[in-house]
Amino acid sequence: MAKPLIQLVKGMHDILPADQPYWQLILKKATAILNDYGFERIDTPIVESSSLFSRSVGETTDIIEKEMYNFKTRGGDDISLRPENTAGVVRAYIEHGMSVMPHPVQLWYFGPMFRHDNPQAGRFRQFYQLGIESFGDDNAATDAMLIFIGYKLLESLGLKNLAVRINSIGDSSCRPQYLRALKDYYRNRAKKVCNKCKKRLKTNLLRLLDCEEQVCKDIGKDAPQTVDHLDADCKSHFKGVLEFLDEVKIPYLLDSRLVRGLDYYTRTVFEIWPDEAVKTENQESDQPAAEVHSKVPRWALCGGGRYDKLVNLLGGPKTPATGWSMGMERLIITLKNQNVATHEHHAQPKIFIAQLGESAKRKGLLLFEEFRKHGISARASFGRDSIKSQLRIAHRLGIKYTLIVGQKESLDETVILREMDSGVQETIPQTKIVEAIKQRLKKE
RNA sequence: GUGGCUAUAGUUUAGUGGUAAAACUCCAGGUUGUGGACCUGGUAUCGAGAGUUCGAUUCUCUCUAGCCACCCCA
Repeated sequence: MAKPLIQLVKGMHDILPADQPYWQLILKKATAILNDYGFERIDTPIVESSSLFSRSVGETTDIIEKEMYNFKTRGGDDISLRPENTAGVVRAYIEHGMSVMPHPVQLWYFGPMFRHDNPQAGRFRQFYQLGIESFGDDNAATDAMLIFIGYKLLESLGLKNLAVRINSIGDSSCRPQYLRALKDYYRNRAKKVCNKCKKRLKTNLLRLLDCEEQVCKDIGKDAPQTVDHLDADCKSHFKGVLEFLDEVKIPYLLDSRLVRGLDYYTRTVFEIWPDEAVKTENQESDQPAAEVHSKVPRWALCGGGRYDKLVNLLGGPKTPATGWSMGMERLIITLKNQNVATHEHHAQPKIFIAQLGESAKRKGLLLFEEFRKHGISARASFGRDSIKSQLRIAHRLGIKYTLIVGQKESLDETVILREMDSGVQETIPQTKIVEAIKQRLKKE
């Protein structure tokens, strides 16, 4: 067979049957948990106006500046493939007047997102996110509850030792002051930081905090922390979130360097990591890092936070909100790394219908449907004509009973019932075959 | 977007300047209507295109994709 000349577009991937059990497992657990917590599913389009994303995610973020799939329609509209889905859900919330519904309005979504980034393991240009959003509740308990739900969902999938990293980045009333303090701090240290950070000083101050260079880490050790510059409201809110987390026994790690790359976040930001990754990051630098790193996923499974200004920013009423999203592909890789079993094997087909000759083939087709009506899943291979190869297939499928319909049986209106393990055969009238099989299956 | 490594049957891997090997898988067959073992055979325009050459899968270039690092993120 010639190799197809067309291969996958860069960064795209197929989800093959072998992987489907993981997807099903995640969706099944998520649906159950989210339903229990009162979240309802929403599906928004993959395509939205480009301005929706630039206004929400932020004009100067990497996602918008470098990673958006945007293009012009024939009609001249500027549209984009969604790089994330909070913006779309907020748009829908506003557009369908959900602000008049009883609050909180709790929604969840699942679907493909698109970012024109360079692909690597666990990073695709089309990738799936499962996420939740809660509108209309600014209480710290809500932040904690969402984190709790994310944590429990991951835990229910069989993941062990998850680590929540959490921080508060304040809001528009206290963040400017913080940024000023940060700038002051770095002013007389600007020459010492790495070259990349020199750029960041001008473009993206917050990002200085999570630079991986050792010099920058050292310098950043004493840098002002967001938490210390929160105003009274933000501070008590953050304190509240942590207290709730303590209460429900979710372990967390205060991470003053966690800032996240989307502009719309206010106050609480958090990520949930598989524990090995966090450990690796926190280890002292005297170990052969390269080797450890190569085996360990180094990304968050779940990330999110509060975004109290976004609904209003996009033209809706002032509505506090919070949410998170999970990367499905990364989650599945982690599940595989941790050897989580899916337990979602296919129902084993019970019977195989083998036929010989045209008229028998027609009979076989009818039998197939007859069994299906009775809830019995059958297999057949109508493309194979020799009894030999059909039995071979039946055997390979691990089937217990094979029904053989040949010329003779077709005329006699009978069927040979062969029990595969013993090889014992019996001829049974076609009218009674379903009943005969049913009885045998019942005995098991 | 930048840099490094890689690209041979469905899969995992050999190998060579004269059109390719193995294992597993898959398909067919091993006579007259019966599986599992075993045996035989089949399946690769050696990622795509161009160049050098008498001749390239093997050398060179371009492209594409994958992996990794940077960057960023889910």
